[in-house]
Amino acid sequence: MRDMNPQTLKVACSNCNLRELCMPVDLSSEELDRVDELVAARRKIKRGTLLFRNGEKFTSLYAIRTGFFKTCVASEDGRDQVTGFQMAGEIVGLDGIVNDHHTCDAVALEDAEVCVMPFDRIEEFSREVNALQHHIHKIMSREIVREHGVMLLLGSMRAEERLATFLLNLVQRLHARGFSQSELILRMTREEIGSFLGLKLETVSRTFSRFVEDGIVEVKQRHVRILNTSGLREIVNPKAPI
Amino acid sequence: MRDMNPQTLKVACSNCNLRELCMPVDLSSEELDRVDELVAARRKIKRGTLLFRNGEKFTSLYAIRTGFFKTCVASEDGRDQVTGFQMAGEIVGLDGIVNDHHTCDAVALEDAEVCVMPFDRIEEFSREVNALQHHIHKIMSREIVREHGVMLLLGSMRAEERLATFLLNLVQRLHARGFSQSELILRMTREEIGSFLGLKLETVSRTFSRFVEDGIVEVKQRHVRILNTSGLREIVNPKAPI
DNA sequence: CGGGACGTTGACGGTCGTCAAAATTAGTGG
DNA sequence: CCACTAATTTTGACGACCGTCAACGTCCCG
Repeated sequence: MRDMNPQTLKVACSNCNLRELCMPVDLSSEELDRVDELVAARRKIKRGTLLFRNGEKFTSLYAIRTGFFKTCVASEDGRDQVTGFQMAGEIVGLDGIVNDHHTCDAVALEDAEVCVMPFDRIEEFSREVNALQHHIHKIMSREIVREHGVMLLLGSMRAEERLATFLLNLVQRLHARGFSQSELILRMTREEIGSFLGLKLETVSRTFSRFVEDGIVEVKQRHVRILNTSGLREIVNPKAPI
Repeated sequence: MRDMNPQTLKVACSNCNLRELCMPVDLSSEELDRVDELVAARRKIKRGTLLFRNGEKFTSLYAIRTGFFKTCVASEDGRDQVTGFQMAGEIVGLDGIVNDHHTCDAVALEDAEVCVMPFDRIEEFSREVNALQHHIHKIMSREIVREHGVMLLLGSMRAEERLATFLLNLVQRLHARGFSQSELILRMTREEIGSFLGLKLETVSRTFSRFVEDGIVEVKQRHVRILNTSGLREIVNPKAPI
């Protein structure tokens, strides 16, 4: 029987409701015990503060328990680019492995809590638990594939398609976490959306307004209700049958 | 003493002049022997043909020995986006890990040869050779960081900056392989460059012409000579001191 | 209640896409 | 090896989309 002390219970993956999002499934109970030891600590991040920053020494990956993050890279002349938004169950920090230093900032867009998983421990346990090893590979591959999608968006889509794609992606990920399929609260500003989508904030705002005119969404500040999902899908992919 | 038969010599990483590009350094000779077994086969790819295609079952990673590839993803409505160009010593196929199927095409832009490394074998050996394990993690992390750079380019740069960045990146990678710092042959069409950079082929062509007018490069079809590297750098990063 | 951050909207201009035609090159088959 | 066709590249004219600049409105928090 595993430790049922409520204090330690709190930090166990085995009892975490996000487990199927960040951990491999089909672990034996011995493997689960091992995986529980991956998390060295929990860390709370206040809204607006950094989980890690560009240039910082890389030590750990972070599994998001609660809250919402953006990651962004900066060019030498000050421009910056949001490379992604991350929510509960997702892993951040993979950028740091290659050079032992982080190459982007991770900023909490709302108060957040993360599980700190020292990377040397991850590598150690990966050698023992095959499922964990493969899981780590999948997480990294998934990030590569996700970025391919962003490149497609940035390289070939117009403003409306970008924003529609963005909304559909957000709501789909939220739905996978038990939230509504049609309603969401944006945790980021128009400027941050624009930076991610390769648009200026005015264009994001105007495009939202156009969607509202067309009756596709309702927008009240950061609260968005999707009225016509297939309408959004058609914007993304005009040729496809509805 | 390792096998010196010329036939088997050919497929040994330990004797490959690209080893420091695709394999970890500082391996013991036993580890090197192990790593030699990673490569199940060599495969020749004719120019214009596919190493793997979107939807195909994922089995292996491929280390490029000779030749030049592009990888591209397609949206549902037929548009496609070049996600990268790969040359000798680089690894392709990482996209396939997450879903056991490839999600992009890898096309040879010139006759090529790759080392086929079955992924289950990579995972097996990674558990035994720590340096290999870490190396695989670094390769994937490097790809993630590279894509961050592409997102910055696509999200915030103008046509001249994109093309200048592209040329500097290409020539730098070629130089790391012993080629000239100032001369290169483009293996891809203007359209493929444009797809990668989020531009139309006419814009790529026009931007090349502008660089030529400004005396920054010489262009004769696919042969490019960089006359003024710091001029190119300044286009990318106008505020920096030369 | 007031100030600052955030969001919206309008007018205008620039960058790049679109369409078209011509030039150059590459590839193919006789 | 050459002729012929297809593919690629260049250049021009024009227009659309989105960026820029500006003003105003709204919300939130101290």
